[in-house]
Amino acid sequence: MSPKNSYKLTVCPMTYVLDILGDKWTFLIIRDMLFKGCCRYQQFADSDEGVATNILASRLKKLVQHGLVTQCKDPNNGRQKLYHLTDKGLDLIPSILHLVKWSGNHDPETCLPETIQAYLESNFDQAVEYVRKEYAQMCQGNHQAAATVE
Amino acid sequence: MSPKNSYKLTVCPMTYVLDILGDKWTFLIIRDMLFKGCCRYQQFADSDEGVATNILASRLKKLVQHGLVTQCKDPNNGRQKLYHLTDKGLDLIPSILHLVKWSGNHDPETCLPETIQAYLESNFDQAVEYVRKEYAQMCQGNHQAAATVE
DNA sequence: AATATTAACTTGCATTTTGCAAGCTTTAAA
DNA sequence: TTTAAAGCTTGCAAAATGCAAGTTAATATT
Repeated sequence: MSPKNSYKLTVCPMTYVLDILGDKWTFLIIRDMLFKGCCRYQQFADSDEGVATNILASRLKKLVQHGLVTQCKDPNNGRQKLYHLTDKGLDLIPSILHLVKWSGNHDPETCLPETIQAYLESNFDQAVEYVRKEYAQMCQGNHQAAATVE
Repeated sequence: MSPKNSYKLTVCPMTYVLDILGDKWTFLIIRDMLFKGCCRYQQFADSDEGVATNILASRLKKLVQHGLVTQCKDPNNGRQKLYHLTDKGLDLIPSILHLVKWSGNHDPETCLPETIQAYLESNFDQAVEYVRKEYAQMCQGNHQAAATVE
């Protein structure tokens, strides 16, 4: 296709993503899942930024409704629930890593280590794959104990 | 560096970007600049999504304060102002194109043409460069008439 | 030179969303 | 059988948003 067409992106393509992610907290929830391994309500609630519990509940609900996140019972502990990213949610990794990279480049007080910055700069696609795989392993871990018990 | 470290991204790197972009309208303003060539207040105000004028004013101000956008007088028309993306703002192109791509992949009612979707899928970096160059040309155009007149 | 018009905001006010604290419900441990 | 933990829900004050109307400064018109 001619590159000319690639410039004809207009209105629609962003309204969908912004209806879902167009606020601070939704993004932070997904980041906490990916990078901090959060998968329980209380873990999100204890996050550094301090989400209000009602906002947290409504955002998790929205993410589940839109298919970015699934909710299931923790097989190890019936009074806990586990939240995990679906493939749809995982497909946001590149966007999020680019935003992290941008912050690293432009935030005068960034706390992103230079090694990671350099890694994102030179091996972006590899970083995406790495995060994806680490997350998959982590999710397995969340269910493994139960399997061992049975 | 070891990939292990790349997983240690924690809290900070996203709070900066989300403090600036953590709302629907800011993103849409930048998108309108990049893809629809908007550079005047009224053009943003007339945008399909319908920003309230006070919100628009506050968001443009914020973008200028954070250095993503510059404001200058239109050399052709002294009662108009021109808003343009800085390098810092342009560095968001990859993030935005990934979000567009995500929308194209996951919005059941997407209006993103398949050709563009495919282009983003196979030539992402090229698409980023293309958008960047088109934008630079367009900005030149905004000032050119004045140069011709003088 | 005086008046009208255009573009970019600003302001006031009603509505909506957020944030905080407290309470409720279900599950499991003691 | 009571106690506690985890995941929410509810009520209310504070902040952000959206809409309509007004203000200001730079042209264009008469």
